[in-house]
Amino acid sequence: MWERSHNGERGKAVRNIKEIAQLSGVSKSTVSRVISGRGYTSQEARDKVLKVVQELQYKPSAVARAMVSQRTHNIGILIYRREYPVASHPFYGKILDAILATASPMNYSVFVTTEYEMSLRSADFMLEKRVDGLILISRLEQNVIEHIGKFGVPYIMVNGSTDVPGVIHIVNRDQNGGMEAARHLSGLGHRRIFVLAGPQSHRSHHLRLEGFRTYMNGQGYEFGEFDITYLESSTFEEGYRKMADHWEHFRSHPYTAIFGTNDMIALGAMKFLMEHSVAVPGQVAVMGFDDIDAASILTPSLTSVRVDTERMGRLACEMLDKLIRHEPVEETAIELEPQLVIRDSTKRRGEAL
Amino acid sequence: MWERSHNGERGKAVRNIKEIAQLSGVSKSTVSRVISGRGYTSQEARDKVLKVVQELQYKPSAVARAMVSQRTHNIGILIYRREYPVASHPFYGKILDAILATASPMNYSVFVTTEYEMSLRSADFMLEKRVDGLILISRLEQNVIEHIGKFGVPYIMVNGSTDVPGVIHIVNRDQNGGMEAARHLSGLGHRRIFVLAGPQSHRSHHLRLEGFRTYMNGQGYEFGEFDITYLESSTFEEGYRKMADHWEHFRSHPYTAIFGTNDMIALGAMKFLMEHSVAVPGQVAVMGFDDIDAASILTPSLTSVRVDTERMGRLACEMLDKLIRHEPVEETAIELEPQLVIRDSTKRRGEAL
DNA sequence: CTGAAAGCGCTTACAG
DNA sequence: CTGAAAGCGCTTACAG
Repeated sequence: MWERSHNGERGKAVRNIKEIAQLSGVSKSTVSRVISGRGYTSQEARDKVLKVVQELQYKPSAVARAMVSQRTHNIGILIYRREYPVASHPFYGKILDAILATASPMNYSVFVTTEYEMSLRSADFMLEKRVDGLILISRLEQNVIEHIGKFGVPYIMVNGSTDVPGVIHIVNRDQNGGMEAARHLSGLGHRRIFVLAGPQSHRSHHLRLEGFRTYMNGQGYEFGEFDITYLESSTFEEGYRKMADHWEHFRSHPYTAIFGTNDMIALGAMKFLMEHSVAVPGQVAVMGFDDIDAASILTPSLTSVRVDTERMGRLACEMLDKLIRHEPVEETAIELEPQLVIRDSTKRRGEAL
Repeated sequence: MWERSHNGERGKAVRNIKEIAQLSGVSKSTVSRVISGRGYTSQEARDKVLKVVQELQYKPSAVARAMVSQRTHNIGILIYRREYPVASHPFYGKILDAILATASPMNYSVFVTTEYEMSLRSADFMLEKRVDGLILISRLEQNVIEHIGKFGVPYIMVNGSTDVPGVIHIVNRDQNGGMEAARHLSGLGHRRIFVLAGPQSHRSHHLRLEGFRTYMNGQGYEFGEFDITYLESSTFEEGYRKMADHWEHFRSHPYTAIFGTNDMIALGAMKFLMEHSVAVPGQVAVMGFDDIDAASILTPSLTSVRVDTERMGRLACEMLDKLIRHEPVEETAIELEPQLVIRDSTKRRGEAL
């Protein structure tokens, strides 16, 4: 049986401090001091202990350490989504990467979990695991936050907000981004814009649309009109589908541009247009939001509004670390400025169909 | 100071079994039995304890449990890559998602870490954390494996292989996939194919090319010729760059198809072609390998060879769980069959430039 | 500078 | 069916 030969010697490999103490001829206390570097130890003791540690490849148990220090040096990331993908999600995956990249040098290990709507399962799991802190990604229901809040575990929300006051959160200034999008399109001369808006229960989609609307309305009628179509999800497929549903309407009106409240939506719509021989940006300009990787890979590349996911993840870690170490944190709401990224999909001025 | 009001009551929230015992008027042992459901307990005891547990929202410490059971119910994922992205990597991210989706219902929490070439830092970290098992993703150096092997912690390799014998690994049958690609292209009538091959030190790129070559050579000269260009990395940028470098050569030869040993490479090349007004697939057919999400989103959508990342991740979890529980595992090398996915980029027969 | 002892929060035989 | 005790692998005052 393969299993035997592979793991037959398991258990042998795991040493403990007592063994190290015996082998190096000192007490457990001394071994502990040598390894942690805390407290006084003689050069002689250090030499003996380190030699044994080296030889036996002894790795002190972080579990036991966590037990006494009441610190696990683990943090948990909770991503709220109804379904996978999570890690490979074009947007959340980026935030995740930024968190992983920042947490590691800070000596935190990170648990990645997803939570389905309304469920507290993963959250409770993390609580039982005694993580030092939690990073909550995306929208979440109030009850989840209140639940977590009860346990006194520090936590930070990323890319989501809540009505619960005082919760530290890091978000993109989506409203500004929406305004940027409107300014860009109308600046290019587009006067009739077709807007595909993701679920308005979602903070970001709501605010992006808000910003877009605000800018357009502020410009007055002569600067442009726009029609909004609401989508039930923010996926590529839904963007494609809704574009298909409104195809007759679309072609019978003088639209020259499309704005999707995220890139996936915009790409879905663009796919449909290209399949129906509508030139992008020749006949219709298309722009999205998020600036996911696919945006620059595509032909034509997609104009978008970049969200600084790298900074979101980094700040989340840094602030969480402060909370964990009981350092003061000045701000409770961090808002990052998005950035317009102009690419081919809006390059030339659109012409009516 | 915000920090105070937020975390001032920390510590209060974390109860322990002793408190629960006192409040419910039974011993710690009884509380333990009630909560774990192991051993005999009277209905009366159960009622009292559960009531207190409920009221105080008591969550038993997984750390303490791990201490006594010598099982953390945590597994670690080590992704070997020189740089980010990791989670958001179009291919590894999928494997990661599949692992997360499978691990959670099995009651494992998962640590996600990356390891840079040659370093043992993350691996040692996971070892100290006393994970129950490890999943190693991508190629890794022999020394890392030997190092991990010393500790008797069960582990499984995914999408990579090693010379170390007996290591359980789950891989795609890349050679077969390469043959499929060759068969598909030559079956469409392509007689002159330009191959962009990723780093040959990488198992998958090597085998994909091997398979492609094997099929083509087996067909004899009259069935087609191909030229191979080796890339230094397997990225979109490198695919684009190498296509640009060989542009003069390419256009002066009657190539009608391009095969990239992964999708990113193929997409990079395709981007260049489209920027230079080469119609895909009208003039040149393009195909890749992996079937990442972008492949189906693009216009034209990309023909590819699908790797069953979902199954890879799932099997990795299931087998690791068996190893952890000392159950026998039959196979030491799992090879998954890839699947040709035909899309628009090879739809019609290519014409020479 | 070093070691014995207590304790972190649980579980698990063992008596009763 | 229940409780006292020992122990998981460490760290941390406290004596010496």
